[in-house]
Amino acid sequence: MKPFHSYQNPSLAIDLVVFGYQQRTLSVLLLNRNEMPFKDTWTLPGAFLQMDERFKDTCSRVLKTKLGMDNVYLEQLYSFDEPERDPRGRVIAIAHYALINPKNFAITAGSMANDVQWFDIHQMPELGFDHQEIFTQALQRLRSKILYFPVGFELLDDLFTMPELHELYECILDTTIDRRNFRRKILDAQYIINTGKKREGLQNRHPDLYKFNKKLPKNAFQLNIN
Amino acid sequence: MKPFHSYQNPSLAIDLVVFGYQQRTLSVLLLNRNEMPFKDTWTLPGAFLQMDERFKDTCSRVLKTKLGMDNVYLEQLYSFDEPERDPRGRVIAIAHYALINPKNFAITAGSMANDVQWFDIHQMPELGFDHQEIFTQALQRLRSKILYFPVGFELLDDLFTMPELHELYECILDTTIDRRNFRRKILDAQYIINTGKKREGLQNRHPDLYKFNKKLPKNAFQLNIN
DNA sequence: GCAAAAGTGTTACGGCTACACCCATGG
DNA sequence: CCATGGGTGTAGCCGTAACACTTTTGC
Repeated sequence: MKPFHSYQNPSLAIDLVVFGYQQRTLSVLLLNRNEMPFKDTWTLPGAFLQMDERFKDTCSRVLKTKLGMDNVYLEQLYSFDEPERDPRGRVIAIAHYALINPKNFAITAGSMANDVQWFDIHQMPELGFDHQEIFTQALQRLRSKILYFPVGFELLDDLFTMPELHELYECILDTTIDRRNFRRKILDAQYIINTGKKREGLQNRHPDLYKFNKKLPKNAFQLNIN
Repeated sequence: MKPFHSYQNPSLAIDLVVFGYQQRTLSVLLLNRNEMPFKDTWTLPGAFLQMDERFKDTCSRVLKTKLGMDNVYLEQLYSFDEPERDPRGRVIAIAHYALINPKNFAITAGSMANDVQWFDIHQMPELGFDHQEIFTQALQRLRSKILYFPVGFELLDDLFTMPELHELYECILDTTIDRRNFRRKILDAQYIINTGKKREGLQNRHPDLYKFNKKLPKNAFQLNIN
């Protein structure tokens, strides 16, 4: 058998589109690079794959060491192969996206305050590398997936109200959805379970608190928007 | 700047799920390996990515040199990172699938007759590496994509009849679809254009010949099956 | 003129959209 | 008791599934 790894191989980078939801806004976590290339430019967080790592391991390493996050919803997105996408040389990027609840991870304080930051998806800066394209694909994927699969609960607290879930969907899909029709569809799909508890301390009627139904039924769920 | 490619990187393989449609059967092209590992075992065709190649270049190279095919519909599928997936060492596979019309490429004759062969997707042999998983995902992707996107025309001749298209869909989705409802949906979606010509030489009524509408309208097409 | 298959039309049901109404809470 | 927002119900429309009928061809 040939000396297998003596060939020259491209480097393998894992790039991460980390989505967070807070203050009724869908945001993405960006990192301001402090070295060349693209020094002082906002980019997606990422790292090179080590020989003993699976993709998810690299993702976890980035999330843990650079962002202090743990136990995160991850999905592989797409791989990017443009030869000139990295000026340092040939780098293949395996893009993933993550969904997290920012409340669980305080990014805003600490030593990284300056170079790690949430950006409203409507107010993104210019990104280095081909990260704009990666981000666009990630958002597209999230938007289409949420129409037929119970993704999105990872962005909320364990307990959430129907209006909160409703607003999340509107925010991600960037549209308005009829409150009552949304409720019925979500309930029919049995994605969520009413806990009987109520959210207290609001000005008006206290809405029911729901939790995600982990044993999700395979009822076809299809959310149609106008 | 660091010596960038001095790190050890995994090898990058491109694996191909080549779908073909013939004799009312959806088939996959498999290759009988003539070297270790998995010698004399059926596998998906593939090759290692060269430093100057994009994914599609590698795909084309495999399709051209190993299979004599050219100008083929290709789509990136998913990347597989299991560290033990290749006994020779760490190999990441970027899987793609291709749709071709076998009529355009005579595989059955020639020097490769013995080690390249079409297999009915219902009668597949055991596959080497993790290729069974890759194949399964490819089939799944094809099946879900055909429900909302005009993929599949690549499997047919340039001119085809409505019953032929109908049968292709039934074959890919492995179900029955009402002939008349199918026709209406496809026509409404404007995926195809009636050429006015007819298929001659049949026993019964001569069906109209259609061609694929290349400037596909973005009407949402959704084929629902029971 | 008969069998087989392709083209065309229709009806009736179900699901969704687009609504209105009632209920709970704080001030 | 009023404003605000959350919970519940419903009517009417539209799309489509499930059909029947007519037309064309070969023998």
